[in-house]
Amino acid sequence: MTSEPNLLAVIQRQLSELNKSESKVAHAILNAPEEATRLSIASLASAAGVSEPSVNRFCKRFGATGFPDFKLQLATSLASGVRYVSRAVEFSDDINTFPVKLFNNAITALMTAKEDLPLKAIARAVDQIAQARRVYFFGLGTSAAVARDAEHKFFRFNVPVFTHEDPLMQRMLAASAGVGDLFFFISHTGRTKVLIETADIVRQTEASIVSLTAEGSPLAQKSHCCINVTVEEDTEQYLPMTSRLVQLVILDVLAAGVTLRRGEGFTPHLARIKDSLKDTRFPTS
Amino acid sequence: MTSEPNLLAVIQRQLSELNKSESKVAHAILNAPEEATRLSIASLASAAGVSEPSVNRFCKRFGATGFPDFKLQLATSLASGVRYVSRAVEFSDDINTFPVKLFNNAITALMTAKEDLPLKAIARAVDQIAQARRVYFFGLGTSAAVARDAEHKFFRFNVPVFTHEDPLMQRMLAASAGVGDLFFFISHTGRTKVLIETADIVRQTEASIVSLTAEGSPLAQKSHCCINVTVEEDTEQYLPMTSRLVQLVILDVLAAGVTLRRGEGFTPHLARIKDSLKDTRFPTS
DNA sequence: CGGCTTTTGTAAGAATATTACGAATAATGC
DNA sequence: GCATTATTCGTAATATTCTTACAAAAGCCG
Repeated sequence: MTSEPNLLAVIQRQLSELNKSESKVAHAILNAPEEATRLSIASLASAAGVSEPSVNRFCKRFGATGFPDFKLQLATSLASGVRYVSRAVEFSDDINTFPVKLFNNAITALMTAKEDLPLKAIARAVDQIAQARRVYFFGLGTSAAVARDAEHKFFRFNVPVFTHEDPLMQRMLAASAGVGDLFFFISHTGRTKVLIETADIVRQTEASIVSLTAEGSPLAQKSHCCINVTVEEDTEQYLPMTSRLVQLVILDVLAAGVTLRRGEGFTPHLARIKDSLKDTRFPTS
Repeated sequence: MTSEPNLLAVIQRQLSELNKSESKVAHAILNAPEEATRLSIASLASAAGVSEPSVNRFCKRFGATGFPDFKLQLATSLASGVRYVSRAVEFSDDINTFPVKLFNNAITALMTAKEDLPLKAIARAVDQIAQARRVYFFGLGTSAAVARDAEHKFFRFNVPVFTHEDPLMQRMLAASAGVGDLFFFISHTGRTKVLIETADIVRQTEASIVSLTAEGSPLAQKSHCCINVTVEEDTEQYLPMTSRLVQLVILDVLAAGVTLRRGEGFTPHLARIKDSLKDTRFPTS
């Protein structure tokens, strides 16, 4: 499965290097991609104003074995949700375009992350969490919200979980750590100074560090176990959006892992927690 | 574009109602879906141990106009990333299966939401946020983390933003609201009593209510503008996972909307905020 | 067991895609 | 500016793939 990012983008990019009839075909396809997947070679040829073999040659030029194969690839790359060649939101966008773009970005980020999950690290992290006496989730900025989310998930496992957004609190807790304590750091960049300083403090104790951050970053280097999330995101220009989504799903994965670890006997406990919320809600009509 | 969720799932579901040769074809396809998209009708027929017309009839039974059309649909639904028929994590799952399942669930949730975005409500919400004098993001439980995330996003727009997880604080702030205040409620169910009571309090003031919640829920009914997120999720049995992802992306959409609204002249302001963080990080090597 | 319906395969036919080849066009050299 | 060559393109034949019509087989009920 050669994961050519997006056939349409490839065509778009090579547009200038195509000869006359090939470029006619290219335009016909770019104008109505989804329709092209349904057309026969004859229909597409006439729509583009060229002959059938020209269409066939076009397909082969782009790596397909023939027209049917090309249609298949086209359909696949359309379905991947990454329809739009340009991913970034621009000021010319309107309500009909930018929401879809953002959703597509989020979807591709998750799909990319899915392809390359650090399963070993995840398994190890599940181990550590399942055995920990206490777990601290620390993040700053956007990652603080992720940490908060993690807290809401993990407290259900009978493990005392703590979150603090205040760096000073984080430091003090780090300093008073001991055996069985687990510090779970969340950071997109892995370069936030105060967070790394806190990690340094933890390293002087018997506690262990798991982090969800960028590969090879200073924070990653200080961790006993690091779950790498490599989401390429233009953080310089835009706000981090997709990376935190990936982080959240990874935390879901960890939570599920701990649940599985606890075994089926644990479900009643989870059910009890659920039930405790029942009276806080209006019943469904 | 009839968004049939997933062809494989449909086949799986109808498996028991198929006759002998149809079920042979079904199994052949379910065993090797991606290969089936590349096979000719003759190859698939022999792989399944049936005749070509049987395969053809099978295709028509599932809504395709013929075999090529079927292959197209199959390719499309495979590309959507939702390869696995069973969505729920089971106790028999191991590290190789459940992370992928969870990612797939997240991806489909976003894709489904994308298909049916309430653009009008989003546009209205952007209007309201852009004009508001103050914005309060209120949520409880998991949604509190989402609210926190929203706070981190929206403060950049020079609009005073507030989040509080404490229901009592939420009530008091609601009571002291006035013209130009905007209360943004986030709730998966839309049925949380304390949150709805707070909404009631807001309604007695001049402030307005925007909510991100389930369609038709009590909370939705009390809102001036409601962004419906219909994520079908078994909240009774599992923790809400996918719904909050959709909520987060919707908030990204709103943030992007406000940015576009502010116009290009606003980018320097955003850049300044970015820059302010520079010294908190270790430089990239 | 015999008539009925349903299911399935055979074989012919239609549609579709591919290849080979030659004509047209453009490019290069003199 | 003309001849030569290379590239591009379309026609037509061929091969492949799909669909349909029909009949045989299998299952069902009296």
